[in-house]
Amino acid sequence: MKALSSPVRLKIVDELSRGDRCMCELQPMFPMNKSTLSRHVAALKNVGIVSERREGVRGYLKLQTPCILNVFDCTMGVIRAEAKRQAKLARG
Amino acid sequence: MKALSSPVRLKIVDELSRGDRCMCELQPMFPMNKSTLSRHVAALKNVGIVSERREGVRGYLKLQTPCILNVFDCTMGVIRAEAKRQAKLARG
DNA sequence: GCATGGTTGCGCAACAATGCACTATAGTGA
DNA sequence: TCACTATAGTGCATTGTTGCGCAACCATGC
Repeated sequence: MKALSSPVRLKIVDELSRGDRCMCELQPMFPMNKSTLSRHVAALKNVGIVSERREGVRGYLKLQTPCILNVFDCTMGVIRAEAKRQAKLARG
Repeated sequence: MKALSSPVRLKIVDELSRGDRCMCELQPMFPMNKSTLSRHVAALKNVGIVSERREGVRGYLKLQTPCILNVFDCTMGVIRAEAKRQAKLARG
């Protein structure tokens, strides 16, 4: 769960849910040093959420756990419910 | 997700999945200062994962999002897969 | 050797967790 | 009404953890 607790890593997972990517493809999408991005990816690899397959000089990342996407659904549900609750509170 | 990134909060959610609890019931289960526990619970309330219903002097906590339990299932799957992978690595 | 793709060591700043002391509120009973 | 207790939340200081960039490094292929 800790590995999914950062917006950056969530965005990486989201991106990988649309297909495999190499670091070099991810780098333009993230406005940060490549070392930082590398560490975020490493965090996801460490816990087994993504895997890597080398193709020559590049390493392609693959989302290893499709059920993560259900987690996103649940999260969105929580966010929507909370937004509704806040709106109700604001109305009084 | 951040709210679920702490072992303590995961344990709280797990406990609430078995029924509503008040802080005073949770306190004996957690070897920490009550203020710390209170803050963990507050974090879960803030994001709408748990709700509170007051009964006199006590506040009963309720798990607001059953889909969180699916998240646990997914997580366990990842953990099992990772354990298997590690075992395979160890065998060589 | 050299370019490309990716990782690691290090130090700093920001953030999160914790315990202690204190406060706030609801209920209880003289 | 006024203490008194039980339950829960806050302010603050300390400590531990995380995210980050920089620079150096490792690995692959030409």
